[in-house]
Amino acid sequence: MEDDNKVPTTIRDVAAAAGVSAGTVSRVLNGKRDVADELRHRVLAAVSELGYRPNGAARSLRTRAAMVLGIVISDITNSFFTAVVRGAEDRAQEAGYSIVLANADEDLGKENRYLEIAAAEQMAGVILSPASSRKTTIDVLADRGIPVVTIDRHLTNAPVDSVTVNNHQAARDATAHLISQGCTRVGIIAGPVDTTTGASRLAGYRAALRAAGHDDDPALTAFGNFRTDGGHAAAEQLLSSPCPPDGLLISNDLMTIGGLQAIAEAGLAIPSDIAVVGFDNASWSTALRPPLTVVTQPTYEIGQTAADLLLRRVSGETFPPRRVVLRAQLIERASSMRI
Amino acid sequence: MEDDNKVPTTIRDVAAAAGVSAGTVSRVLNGKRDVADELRHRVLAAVSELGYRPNGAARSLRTRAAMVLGIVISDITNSFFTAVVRGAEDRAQEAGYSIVLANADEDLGKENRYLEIAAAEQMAGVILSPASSRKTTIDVLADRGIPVVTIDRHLTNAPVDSVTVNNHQAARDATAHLISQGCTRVGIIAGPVDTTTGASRLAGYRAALRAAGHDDDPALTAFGNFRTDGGHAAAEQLLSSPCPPDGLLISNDLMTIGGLQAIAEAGLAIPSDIAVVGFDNASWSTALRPPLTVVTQPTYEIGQTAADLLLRRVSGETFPPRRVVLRAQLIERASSMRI
DNA sequence: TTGAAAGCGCTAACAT
DNA sequence: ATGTTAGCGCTTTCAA
Repeated sequence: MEDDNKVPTTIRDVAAAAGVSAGTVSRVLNGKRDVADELRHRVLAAVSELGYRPNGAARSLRTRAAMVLGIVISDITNSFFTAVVRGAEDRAQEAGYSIVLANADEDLGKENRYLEIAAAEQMAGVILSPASSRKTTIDVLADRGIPVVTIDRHLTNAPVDSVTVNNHQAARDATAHLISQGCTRVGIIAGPVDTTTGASRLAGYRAALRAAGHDDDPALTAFGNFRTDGGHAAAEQLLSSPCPPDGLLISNDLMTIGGLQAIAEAGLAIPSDIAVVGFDNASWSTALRPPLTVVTQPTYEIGQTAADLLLRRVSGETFPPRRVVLRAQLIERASSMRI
Repeated sequence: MEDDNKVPTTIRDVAAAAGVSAGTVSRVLNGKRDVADELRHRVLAAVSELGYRPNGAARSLRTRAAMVLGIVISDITNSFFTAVVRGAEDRAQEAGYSIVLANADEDLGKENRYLEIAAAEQMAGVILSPASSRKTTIDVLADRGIPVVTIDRHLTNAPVDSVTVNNHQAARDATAHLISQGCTRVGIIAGPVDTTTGASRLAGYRAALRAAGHDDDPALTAFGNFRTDGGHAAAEQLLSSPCPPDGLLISNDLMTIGGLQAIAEAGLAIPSDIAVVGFDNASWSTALRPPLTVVTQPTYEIGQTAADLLLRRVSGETFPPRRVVLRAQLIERASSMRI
């Protein structure tokens, strides 16, 4: 019944079974019209009869591009990125492309490795959240004409499409909100400055401070690595200052977890001792007590937009590098409400 | 300087540049000894000179297997799975394999689609967390001789390796813990019963109830889809019962978020009104107030073990299907401590 | 409209 | 030890 077939059926098997040539089978399968209905049906019948699946490697070898889009994200445990993936997936599927992910882990070496794999596997295009804003690593794709769209962050020196949010404005709004709630010493746990995201959130924070006439006390800024442990360490540093913050902006969700941890360990109450605003509207934000005020990003839309742009490039469209900036928004919840 | 090269260099280019044959280049690149040092150096020089990268499609076509392992997970937003991926990645890299992920989204159709892609792309092996314990969908891999290891859940009818945890025991322990804390009506938000995970956590819960002489009140069991919304709905259902639970076991982390949400909306206090134990030691577990008692799983180790098993199969080893069961453990925190 | 044939870039079997 | 050759399975001219 079930044959122990380790030798997959090829297009020639199908051709033989349908009594046509391999070329005709290929034409049918690729939706080229100019095939007689009669033959088309015989082919389709043979395909399902034999359970034929085209060999992706052979097809890629021939067409020089797999029907696959790669997404290289910088941290798979970060819910922001995983949410983005959803949006990109849906769009890609509509266009007949599949998506594979790779986790670069905020590590330039791994990122580079995955980009090389994307090149070697001849993926049609790549969505990337670069670990650093430096350009170097995407050359391997550019050299092969594989289009890239960056998300969340952009590459300062490379003319590639990007989809980001207005981080500066959002951080500014969030900081202003904390000030309006009566915080007089607003601190920030910033992300790595060599990511555009980290840098512009910090800049937005500073802008708000200046606008409110606060002076920028270096003791109120600490840097983390966008990960939980980094957030914890940064918060500890801020809280141990002789004159600790009474309001805190944390630059991403993972660091927020670490930061909240440190605040709890210090025995501080939120928001009375310290008001907190986080980035990324993680699913657990509302499960916290008090619920967390956050800057939310349109993650699904970011993914969709990135996939759109990429698919247009993939299909050969050319246009000047596009920098799409979507809108991040403050959601006020109890963790920052002091009045 | 930078040439606008859309035509990647091939092995023949390298061969020509090094003054050797393509075969020799191949031998050098694949670490076959039996190549004179002299030639080897010339080849290596030419490779880096030309920036040559082998074409993965061509190699896969020829060798009938890509140096790529696939991981098809059932929900990319679930931190349990993303943590597992880390373990698998590290192991795979050591062995020279790359890992690509796909998100099946607890959807049998998507899962099937990705398995077909894995087959079409001739991945060397696949790690899968099946959406259902039914077998059907992996045939496409088995037919091509591509080994599969399941994680978190196993396939009831397929003889494939699996790496799971002792869910039954863990759920039993967790339930017993709630009972020992004075809960007299312990409820459960169970996962889908057609996943082995969902089924055995429910069974463990019931076993603990029986052991304690509690009767199994159907009003204390609600089912969710392993996702946030499902957890929310299930909790609402339980809490609206005329005689609601005073202790609750929730079968995974995403549903826990929804459940906590519903509990908060109902104005109930944890643990005094209702004690809560969740599954999966998500990073935010300790950021909650009160911190969440959880059943933690050795996620990294699960990933490592699965990759180990898979790599052994990939390299041709044969052995009877192995079912590795690792140990899940209760971590007692304040959310369940009533005495 | 269809078939035949060439060839994508690589590896492996066969010569030498 | 190295070069030569023959495909892997597919798509795409080119003829007919």
